[in-house]
Amino acid sequence: MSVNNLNIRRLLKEDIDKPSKELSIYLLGKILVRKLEGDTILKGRIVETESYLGGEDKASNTYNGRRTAANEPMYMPAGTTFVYMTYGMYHCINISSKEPGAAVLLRALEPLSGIEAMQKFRAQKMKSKKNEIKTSKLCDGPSKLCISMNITKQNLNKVDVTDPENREIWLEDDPEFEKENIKIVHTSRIGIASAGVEWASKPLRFYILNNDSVSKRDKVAEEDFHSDVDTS
DNA sequence: AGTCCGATTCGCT
DNA sequence: GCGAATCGGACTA
Repeated sequence: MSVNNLNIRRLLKEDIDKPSKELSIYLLGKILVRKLEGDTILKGRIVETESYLGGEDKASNTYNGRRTAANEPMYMPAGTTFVYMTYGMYHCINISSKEPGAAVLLRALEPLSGIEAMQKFRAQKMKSKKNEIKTSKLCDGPSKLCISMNITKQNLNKVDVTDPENREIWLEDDPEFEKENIKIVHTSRIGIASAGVEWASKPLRFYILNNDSVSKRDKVAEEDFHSDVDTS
Protein backbone atom coordinates (compact mmCIF):
# COMPACT_ATOMS: atom_id res chain seq x y z
CA MET A 1 0.00 0.00 0.00
CA SER A 2 1.33 3.43 -0.87
CA VAL A 3 2.23 5.93 1.83
CA ASN A 4 -0.45 8.29 0.61
CA ASN A 5 -3.22 5.89 1.50
CA LEU A 6 -2.31 5.84 5.17
CA ASN A 7 -3.91 9.18 5.86
CA ILE A 8 -7.03 8.63 3.83
CA ARG A 9 -10.04 7.80 5.93
CA ARG A 10 -13.67 7.13 5.31
CA LEU A 11 -16.08 9.81 6.42
CA LEU A 12 -18.26 8.74 9.30
CA LYS A 13 -21.72 9.66 10.53
CA GLU A 14 -20.34 12.43 12.74
CA ASP A 15 -18.60 14.04 9.73
CA ILE A 16 -21.74 14.04 7.60
CA ASP A 17 -24.26 14.94 10.28
CA LYS A 18 -24.45 18.61 9.27
CA PRO A 19 -27.23 20.87 7.98
CA SER A 20 -27.70 20.72 4.20
CA LYS A 21 -26.01 24.00 3.27
CA GLU A 22 -23.04 23.38 5.53
CA LEU A 23 -22.73 19.81 4.25
CA SER A 24 -22.82 21.02 0.62
CA ILE A 25 -19.70 23.11 1.24
CA TYR A 26 -18.03 20.52 3.47
CA LEU A 27 -18.32 17.86 0.76
CA LEU A 28 -16.42 19.91 -1.82
CA GLY A 29 -12.98 18.34 -2.18
CA LYS A 30 -14.06 15.05 -0.56
CA ILE A 31 -13.86 11.87 -2.59
CA LEU A 32 -16.80 9.72 -3.67
CA VAL A 33 -15.73 6.09 -3.87
CA ARG A 34 -17.65 3.41 -5.76
CA LYS A 35 -16.68 -0.24 -5.67
CA LEU A 36 -18.02 -2.42 -8.46
CA GLU A 37 -18.50 -6.14 -8.57
CA GLY A 38 -15.11 -7.51 -9.50
CA ASP A 39 -13.55 -5.01 -7.10
CA THR A 40 -12.95 -2.23 -9.61
CA ILE A 41 -12.68 1.03 -7.69
CA LEU A 42 -13.99 4.29 -9.10
CA LYS A 43 -13.10 7.56 -7.42
CA GLY A 44 -14.04 11.15 -8.06
CA ARG A 45 -13.46 14.37 -6.18
CA ILE A 46 -16.68 16.23 -5.42
CA VAL A 47 -16.38 19.65 -7.08
CA GLU A 48 -20.01 20.84 -7.31
CA THR A 49 -23.00 20.43 -4.99
CA GLU A 50 -26.44 21.83 -4.42
CA SER A 51 -28.44 22.13 -1.26
CA TYR A 52 -32.12 21.16 -1.16
CA LEU A 53 -34.02 22.14 1.94
CA GLY A 54 -37.27 20.85 3.30
CA GLY A 55 -40.47 22.79 3.94
CA GLU A 56 -40.06 26.23 2.37
CA ASP A 57 -37.85 25.21 -0.53
CA LYS A 58 -40.10 25.13 -3.58
CA ALA A 59 -37.43 23.35 -5.64
CA SER A 60 -37.20 20.47 -3.17
CA ASN A 61 -38.92 17.13 -3.48
CA THR A 62 -39.91 17.66 0.14
CA TYR A 63 -41.49 21.07 -0.42
CA ASN A 64 -44.25 21.86 2.04
CA GLY A 65 -43.47 18.74 4.04
CA ARG A 66 -44.38 16.39 1.22
CA ARG A 67 -43.41 12.91 2.29
CA THR A 68 -43.85 9.84 0.10
CA ALA A 69 -42.24 6.45 -0.37
CA ALA A 70 -40.08 7.95 -3.10
CA ASN A 71 -38.60 10.84 -1.12
CA GLU A 72 -38.33 8.98 2.18
CA PRO A 73 -34.50 8.91 2.10
CA MET A 74 -34.49 12.69 2.46
CA TYR A 75 -36.05 12.21 5.89
CA MET A 76 -33.60 9.53 6.93
CA PRO A 77 -30.40 10.04 8.98
CA ALA A 78 -27.57 12.08 7.45
CA GLY A 79 -25.53 10.06 4.99
CA THR A 80 -28.44 8.19 3.40
CA THR A 81 -28.46 8.13 -0.40
CA PHE A 82 -31.49 9.46 -2.23
CA VAL A 83 -31.30 8.35 -5.86
CA TYR A 84 -34.15 9.25 -8.16
CA MET A 85 -34.87 9.00 -11.86
CA THR A 86 -35.39 12.18 -13.82
CA TYR A 87 -36.65 12.76 -17.36
CA GLY A 88 -37.45 9.08 -17.56
CA MET A 89 -33.88 8.14 -18.36
CA TYR A 90 -31.36 9.65 -15.97
CA HIS A 91 -30.53 9.40 -12.30
CA CYS A 92 -29.36 11.93 -9.71
CA ILE A 93 -27.79 11.12 -6.35
CA ASN A 94 -28.22 13.07 -3.12
CA ILE A 95 -26.80 12.57 0.35
CA SER A 96 -29.30 13.31 3.09
CA SER A 97 -28.30 15.87 5.69
CA LYS A 98 -29.01 16.54 9.36
CA GLU A 99 -32.36 18.29 8.97
CA PRO A 100 -35.25 15.95 8.10
CA GLY A 101 -36.33 16.52 4.49
CA ALA A 102 -33.07 18.12 3.36
CA ALA A 103 -30.22 16.76 1.25
CA VAL A 104 -27.21 17.58 -0.90
CA LEU A 105 -27.26 16.90 -4.63
CA LEU A 106 -23.92 15.77 -6.03
CA ARG A 107 -23.60 17.67 -9.32
CA ALA A 108 -20.05 17.05 -10.51
CA LEU A 109 -16.93 15.03 -9.81
CA GLU A 110 -13.35 15.32 -10.96
CA PRO A 111 -12.49 11.74 -12.01
CA LEU A 112 -9.50 10.34 -10.10
CA SER A 113 -9.56 6.54 -10.48
CA GLY A 114 -11.27 4.01 -12.70
CA ILE A 115 -11.36 6.34 -15.71
CA GLU A 116 -11.47 3.37 -18.11
CA ALA A 117 -14.56 1.95 -16.48
CA MET A 118 -16.22 5.37 -16.48
CA GLN A 119 -15.52 5.72 -20.21
CA LYS A 120 -17.13 2.35 -20.76
CA PHE A 121 -20.30 3.16 -18.83
CA ARG A 122 -20.74 6.50 -20.62
CA ALA A 123 -20.05 5.03 -24.06
CA GLN A 124 -22.64 2.29 -23.49
CA LYS A 125 -25.34 4.86 -23.03
CA MET A 126 -24.48 7.09 -25.98
CA LYS A 127 -25.50 6.79 -29.62
CA SER A 128 -22.24 8.03 -31.13
CA LYS A 129 -19.54 6.05 -29.36
CA LYS A 130 -16.89 7.19 -31.83
CA ASN A 131 -14.74 9.66 -29.99
CA GLU A 132 -13.41 9.21 -26.47
CA ILE A 133 -14.81 11.54 -23.82
CA LYS A 134 -12.44 14.01 -22.19
CA THR A 135 -11.73 12.89 -18.62
CA SER A 136 -12.98 16.19 -17.22
CA LYS A 137 -16.30 15.64 -19.04
CA LEU A 138 -16.99 12.20 -17.61
CA CYS A 139 -18.72 13.41 -14.45
CA ASP A 140 -19.52 17.08 -15.13
CA GLY A 141 -23.23 16.84 -14.38
CA PRO A 142 -25.50 15.11 -11.84
CA SER A 143 -26.68 12.39 -14.22
CA LYS A 144 -23.36 11.99 -15.99
CA LEU A 145 -21.68 11.15 -12.70
CA CYS A 146 -24.36 8.55 -11.98
CA ILE A 147 -23.77 6.94 -15.37
CA SER A 148 -19.98 6.99 -14.97
CA MET A 149 -20.16 5.50 -11.49
CA ASN A 150 -22.97 3.07 -12.26
CA ILE A 151 -25.33 4.58 -9.72
CA THR A 152 -29.03 3.85 -10.21
CA LYS A 153 -32.11 3.92 -8.04
CA GLN A 154 -32.25 0.13 -8.33
CA ASN A 155 -28.78 -0.48 -6.94
CA LEU A 156 -27.95 2.39 -4.61
CA ASN A 157 -31.02 4.17 -3.30
CA LYS A 158 -31.49 4.45 0.47
CA VAL A 159 -28.08 3.16 1.56
CA ASP A 160 -25.90 4.60 4.30
CA VAL A 161 -22.61 5.94 2.88
CA THR A 162 -21.27 6.37 6.41
CA ASP A 163 -21.71 2.72 7.33
CA PRO A 164 -18.15 1.33 7.72
CA GLU A 165 -19.48 -1.99 6.44
CA ASN A 166 -20.69 -0.49 3.17
CA ARG A 167 -18.66 -2.05 0.37
CA GLU A 168 -20.40 -0.37 -2.56
CA ILE A 169 -20.26 3.36 -1.99
CA TRP A 170 -18.67 5.66 0.56
CA LEU A 171 -16.90 8.98 1.04
CA GLU A 172 -13.27 9.64 1.85
CA ASP A 173 -11.35 12.56 3.17
CA ASP A 174 -8.32 13.54 1.11
CA PRO A 175 -5.55 14.91 3.33
CA GLU A 176 -3.56 15.97 0.27
CA PHE A 177 -6.33 18.30 -0.80
CA GLU A 178 -5.76 21.80 0.55
CA LYS A 179 -9.20 23.24 1.05
CA GLU A 180 -7.83 26.59 2.22
CA ASN A 181 -6.24 27.10 -1.18
CA ILE A 182 -9.43 26.79 -3.20
CA LYS A 183 -12.17 29.34 -3.82
CA ILE A 184 -15.77 28.26 -3.51
CA VAL A 185 -18.34 29.95 -5.74
CA HIS A 186 -21.82 30.39 -4.26
CA THR A 187 -24.52 30.71 -6.91
CA SER A 188 -28.03 29.72 -7.98
CA ARG A 189 -29.16 26.15 -8.58
CA ILE A 190 -29.63 24.63 -12.03
CA GLY A 191 -32.79 23.42 -13.75
CA ILE A 192 -35.36 24.55 -11.20
CA ALA A 193 -36.90 27.57 -12.92
CA SER A 194 -40.40 26.20 -12.35
CA ALA A 195 -39.90 26.63 -8.61
CA GLY A 196 -40.23 30.38 -9.16
CA VAL A 197 -37.61 33.13 -9.16
CA GLU A 198 -37.40 33.49 -5.40
CA TRP A 199 -36.19 29.95 -4.78
CA ALA A 200 -34.52 29.48 -8.15
CA SER A 201 -32.23 32.42 -7.46
CA LYS A 202 -31.13 31.51 -3.95
CA PRO A 203 -27.38 30.83 -3.70
CA LEU A 204 -27.62 27.13 -2.87
CA ARG A 205 -25.21 25.81 -5.50
CA PHE A 206 -21.54 25.57 -4.63
CA TYR A 207 -18.55 24.74 -6.77
CA ILE A 208 -14.77 24.88 -6.81
CA LEU A 209 -13.54 27.86 -8.81
CA ASN A 210 -11.61 27.00 -11.97
CA ASN A 211 -12.20 23.25 -11.77
CA ASP A 212 -12.67 21.77 -15.25
CA SER A 213 -15.30 19.28 -14.15
CA VAL A 214 -17.85 21.84 -12.95
CA SER A 215 -21.09 21.48 -14.95
CA LYS A 216 -21.96 25.13 -15.45
CA ARG A 217 -19.90 28.15 -14.53
CA ASP A 218 -21.42 31.40 -13.36
CA LYS A 219 -19.22 34.19 -14.70
CA VAL A 220 -21.00 36.86 -12.70
CA ALA A 221 -20.59 35.05 -9.38
CA GLU A 222 -16.96 34.35 -10.22
CA GLU A 223 -16.26 38.05 -10.59
CA ASP A 224 -16.36 38.33 -6.81
CA PHE A 225 -12.95 36.68 -6.74
CA HIS A 226 -11.12 39.03 -9.09
CA SER A 227 -12.92 42.34 -8.71
CA ASP A 228 -9.70 44.13 -7.73
CA VAL A 229 -8.17 43.17 -11.09
CA ASP A 230 -11.10 44.60 -13.01
CA THR A 231 -9.92 47.29 -15.42
CA SER A 232 -13.21 48.97 -16.27
C1' DA B 1 -57.21 5.02 -14.85
C1' DG B 2 -55.62 9.26 -17.10
C1' DT B 3 -52.78 13.26 -17.21
C1' DC B 4 -48.76 15.88 -16.53
C1' DC B 5 -43.91 16.82 -15.89
C1' DG B 6 -39.36 17.02 -14.59
C1' DA B 7 -32.80 18.73 -9.57
C1' DT B 8 -30.81 16.28 -17.78
C1' DT B 9 -28.25 14.91 -21.68
C1' DC B 10 -27.32 14.26 -26.44
C1' DG B 11 -27.21 15.12 -31.29
C1' DC B 12 -28.02 18.10 -34.76
C1' DT B 13 -28.82 22.94 -36.77
C1' DG C 1 -28.66 27.16 -29.10
C1' DC C 2 -32.86 23.87 -29.54
C1' DG C 3 -35.84 20.04 -29.31
C1' DA C 4 -36.43 15.14 -28.53
C1' DA C 5 -35.99 11.21 -25.67
C1' DT C 6 -38.67 8.51 -22.08
C1' DC C 7 -41.07 6.87 -17.73
C1' DG C 8 -41.98 6.76 -12.50
C1' DG C 9 -44.79 8.82 -9.52
C1' DA C 10 -47.74 12.59 -7.78
C1' DC C 11 -52.01 14.37 -8.39
C1' DT C 12 -56.88 14.59 -10.06
C1' DA C 13 -61.38 12.58 -10.25
